[in-house]
Amino acid sequence: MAELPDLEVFSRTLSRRFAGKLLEKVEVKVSNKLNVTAARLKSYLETRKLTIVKRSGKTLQFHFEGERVLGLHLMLRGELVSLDKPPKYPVLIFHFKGGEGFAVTDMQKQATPTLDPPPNLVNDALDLDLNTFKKLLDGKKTVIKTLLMDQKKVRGIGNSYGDEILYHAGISPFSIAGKIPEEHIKQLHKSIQHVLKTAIKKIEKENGDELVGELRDFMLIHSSKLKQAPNGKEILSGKIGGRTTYYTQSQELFH
DNA sequence: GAATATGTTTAAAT
DNA sequence: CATTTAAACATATT
Repeated sequence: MAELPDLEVFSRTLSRRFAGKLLEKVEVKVSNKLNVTAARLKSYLETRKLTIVKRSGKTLQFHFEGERVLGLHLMLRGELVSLDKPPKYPVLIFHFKGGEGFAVTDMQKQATPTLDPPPNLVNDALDLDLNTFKKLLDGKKTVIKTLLMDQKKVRGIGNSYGDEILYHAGISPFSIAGKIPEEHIKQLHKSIQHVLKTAIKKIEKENGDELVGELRDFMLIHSSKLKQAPNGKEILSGKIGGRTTYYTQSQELFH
């Protein structure tokens, strides 16, 4: 789950609901991906106040008072849920003073909490200027969608939004990155910002204060249920990097 | 019951 | 050696 827009909304919702609260207890149910022992995590974070939750790429960063940070990557199937009922497949359970809390769950046990994550210097998709983006594509022989999803080049874009962005930009996902003309790179850069920001707004509006999973109702292209794009073109599907890619003939192929 | 879905790491193949 | 591709992870849904 969880690409950049979902995580951005999670970070805002979590900040709204839990920032300023004291973390009384954190239960570590799955510790195999944690970079420190459960005991260390507990002693490090418990009885600390959560100051803010930020997003960086596809990770969340829980900031606690005293410069303590817990990074969290939800990977494929990780979720954040409220504690109205006992969570299924819990990884971490946060209990705040006053009784409220939330849990990180993952049936696949791949969600990765990291205490004091090292800084990541790769540009976030929403913090990427045009020139940097141009340089990223320059001379590259890889397929554009692969490059967009490469977290070592740009952080935050996954399989679903990759398709949505390329559809919006009118560029075929199979285009060779280095062969895309300047004008179209500009458009693609705009589309990245537009698609992600629009998605954030929609998800935020839809979710309100609830911690709910990804919202994909507004996907224009990336869905196995859709047959037709908004522009009336038939939606085609193929594989890029082992993942299903949805696109239309109206998207220009550069190679 | 087989195929599919999701991101990342690691191993294997080109 | 660089780059690309596939497998693995565990389970729910189609």
